[in-house]
Amino acid sequence: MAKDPTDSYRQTLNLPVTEFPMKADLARREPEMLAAWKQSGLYDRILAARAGGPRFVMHDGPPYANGNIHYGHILNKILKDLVVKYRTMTGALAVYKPGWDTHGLPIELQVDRTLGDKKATMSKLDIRAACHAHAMKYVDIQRTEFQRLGVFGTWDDPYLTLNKSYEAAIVRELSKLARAGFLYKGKKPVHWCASCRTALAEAEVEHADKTSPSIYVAFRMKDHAIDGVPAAVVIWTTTPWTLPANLAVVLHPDFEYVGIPATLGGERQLLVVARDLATRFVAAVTPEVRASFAPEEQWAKLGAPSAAGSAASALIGKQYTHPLLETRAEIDHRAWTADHVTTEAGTGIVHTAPGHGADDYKVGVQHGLDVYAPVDDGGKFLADTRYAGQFVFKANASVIADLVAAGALLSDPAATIKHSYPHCWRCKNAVIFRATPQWFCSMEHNGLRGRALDEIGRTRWIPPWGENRIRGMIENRPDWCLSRQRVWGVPIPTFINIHTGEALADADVMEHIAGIFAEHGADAWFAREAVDLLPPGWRHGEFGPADFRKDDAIVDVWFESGVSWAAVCEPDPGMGLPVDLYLEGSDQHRGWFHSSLLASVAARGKAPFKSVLTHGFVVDQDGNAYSKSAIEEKRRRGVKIDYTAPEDQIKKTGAELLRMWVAGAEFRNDIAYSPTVLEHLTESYRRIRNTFRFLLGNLSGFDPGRDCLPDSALEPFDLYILTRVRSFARKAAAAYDDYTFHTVLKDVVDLCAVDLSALFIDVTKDRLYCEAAASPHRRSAQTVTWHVARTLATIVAPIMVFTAEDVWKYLPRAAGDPDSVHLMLMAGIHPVTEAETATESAVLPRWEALLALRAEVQRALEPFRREKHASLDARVIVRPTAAQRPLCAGHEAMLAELCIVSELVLDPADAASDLAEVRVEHATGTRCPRCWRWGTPAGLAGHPDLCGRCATVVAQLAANPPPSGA
RNA sequence: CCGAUCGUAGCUCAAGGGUAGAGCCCCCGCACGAUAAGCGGGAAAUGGUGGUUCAAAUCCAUCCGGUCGGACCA
Repeated sequence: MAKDPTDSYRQTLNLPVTEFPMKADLARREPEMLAAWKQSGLYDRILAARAGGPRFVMHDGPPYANGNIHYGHILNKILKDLVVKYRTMTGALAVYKPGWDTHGLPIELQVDRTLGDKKATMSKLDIRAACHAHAMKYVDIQRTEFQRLGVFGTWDDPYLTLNKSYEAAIVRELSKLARAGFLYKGKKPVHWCASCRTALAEAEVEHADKTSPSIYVAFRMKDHAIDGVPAAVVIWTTTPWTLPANLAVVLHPDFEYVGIPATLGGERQLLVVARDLATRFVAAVTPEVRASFAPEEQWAKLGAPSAAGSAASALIGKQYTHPLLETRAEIDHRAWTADHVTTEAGTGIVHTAPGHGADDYKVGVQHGLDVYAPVDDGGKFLADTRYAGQFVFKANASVIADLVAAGALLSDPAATIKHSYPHCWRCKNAVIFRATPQWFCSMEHNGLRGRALDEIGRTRWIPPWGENRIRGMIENRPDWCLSRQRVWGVPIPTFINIHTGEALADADVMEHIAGIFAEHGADAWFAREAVDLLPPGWRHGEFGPADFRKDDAIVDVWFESGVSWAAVCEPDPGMGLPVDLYLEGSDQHRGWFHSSLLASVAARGKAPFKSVLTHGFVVDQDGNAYSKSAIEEKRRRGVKIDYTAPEDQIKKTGAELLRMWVAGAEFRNDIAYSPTVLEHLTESYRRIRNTFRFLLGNLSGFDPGRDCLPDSALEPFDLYILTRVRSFARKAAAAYDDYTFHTVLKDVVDLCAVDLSALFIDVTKDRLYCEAAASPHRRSAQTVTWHVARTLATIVAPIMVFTAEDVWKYLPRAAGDPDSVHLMLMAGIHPVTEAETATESAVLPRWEALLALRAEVQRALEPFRREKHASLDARVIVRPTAAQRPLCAGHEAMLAELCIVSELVLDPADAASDLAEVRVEHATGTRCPRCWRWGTPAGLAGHPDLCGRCATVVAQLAANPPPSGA
């Protein structure tokens, strides 16, 4: 190996020896380590070792069991694992029980697509079985992929929302809501396909062009005149059939409105429209109507409804007369304001039918309007209405005719518009918005909203702005619609009286059914009739089980995952409530955090969590979305992207780098992922690994029990490094505690590169290699080397699970040390002691000053080195600053070692500037062929050029040759 | 469009009114004894525009760009 074959002294040195491989070979070795951990029952041993410790519960938010994992999953799971592994290494019992969300529409849709036409011939139970199989397939796939990341947990016993016990828990929580009076039956508009006679989800709706009527209608204000002229608000609609269900009109609070004087049916009126849409309105009305309009100069400026005292504001809350009034004469029609009004089209005044539109519904809820939808499952008007029996789209013509007759239509009755309109994905017919009966959880009952807000205030939100985000959502959200008209889920066990039509949501009945589900699963609901589900002998007033039929709604899957604290944590002796931490992406403010909070406050009066941590989303190098759908979207558009699926990436480079990617990112923001990021991480990884390798190499034959020196016996420089590392460890542990993992990894890399590789290792090489193996000088360096390696291994263990374990295998262990680093306590978790503080304040400032001097020497050495000299060939003359001089005087030899030069002398004069002044000369004397330092040879027989130190070592070796192979 | 949030070297992160710091990447030198390593040196940044201030990456306004939410959909 030595380039100079005459370098026979190489054999006399203590060069590094270790089996710790330089090449990580992670892709191959990680699976082996995972298998070994499994073999040795490591996770169970960890739990056993921590059984008596304090508990820390990080409750897993269940991913949806559909599809392979993507980088967002990786981010989330690894973050959770970092928390759990760190807590475990503080001595806490931190059980990680992974879960999956297994019900819901996406799976049902996926199965639908697979089944195709076969679905029509299948029973609900058969469809559910297919959904079950689909979900379990992806649970298994994802479980394998998550475990491959080195995440520790109860993978053999996860929680699944389709477990019988979980399904029972869902119903039990529903019963609590029913018992406490939160449940009520209301109506809400949904997409409805009249030909399929079913509700549709957004995902089942496709948009296509449709030709619809386009009509402008005047609604006369009741008893309200502006400047003495009766006012009428003008609306525009493409669904005349919804006009019979009109219960309000809304204006935008900030738009400016105008009143156009007109004469209609011989009567003077002021037609109110938004100023910016007036021109288009005028162009749209019939020539006769237009002819009656006053010229623009005479239009009345009404201002904005939000402007106090404006004529427009005077309209708000006032009644108007419905032109088709006679059917619903008792209804109070008024004008309101709402933000969803636009200037895209229409008049700036929106016809509002709460039973036939989402925005309309919101307005209705706000103003206490009926959710009126006089249309049946087949899309025909109900019997007791004016258009009874007419199909809605057919009824358009009748409505228009009646409007003409009432003199309310301002535009051409035959006018149409071609626009994008929702259609059923199956039958391709146009769909309608129609209110149907649904179960709701009231936000106001028992002060739920207010109490949820109180609990938000008692929770720690990380980062803090999460509190505002969820607070705003809880403040504004409407009642929670709990029911879904689907098959793949848990039924809301309610019944309908076949005689009276009354809906029955009985808490005792629900608990009875929870018992059935606990034994047979929710399938029992679909397999049995009402009489077999209701308790035997049960009576409800004069009615018994035979008088009821099952209601057919299932529960919103958000409610399912939202009661995981009840289904999973509460009954588990290793967990309990409230849990310490929920940790999910920031979208879950509206999702799981939200539903868990509401369900728990409603049923238990308090939040299920003490703290909630959120992370951002994975984006690509340019900051654009990196979700699966975003990538597919780009592919569709033909954008070139180099995307490596996580499983392929792991096959190529292993999971460790992905763990470092997660740990190194500031996850409160969005997190960039790209192959480049991973490549750069490879460099950091190599630096850390090689640092470990060097440390381990110099611990060959080191027995900590025998060879460790106490702090007091350490070389001052070694004590400095040890102090630095101890301080680093405390900072790192504190960073883990504060969930700022990225500073841990950055500090580790800095420590390896700056303090260890470029400083400690470089400086101590002479002592480690050249001194006698057991000399105190060498043992001092080794003691610190051992402490440093050990400290660093525990600090990086939560992040670099594989590499830390690899290091641990080769690191000399102290008596009582466990066989896995993951059973260790982390360095730096204990509060700082007085002795440490004293050492630090004595040691650190002194050495920081000396290192500044070292930097000056190295800068001065640079030209010398460029002349192809090694730094050991130099003799430097230093003029320290006045402040540095007391630290240096009398320590020239130590400074020479620190600067890795053969000789360092102090100039009696002080430096003139703030920096030390350094002169470099070639060292004098002879170069010791063993340690390469220049000086005076000792003149040992047979070794004429050796320096004094090396002569002694070589002589000793000659007298006491080490056992071969040592 | 609305709400929230983020923009610091090529990359990942620091500084939270007072000279913008690291590490990696890159360039230049060295490289024997950490060698698919290592050492030294160097170049390189506050998204734009206004404002407050003696002083702004930091506070305010506005614009630009990104992300999440506003989907009964997880």
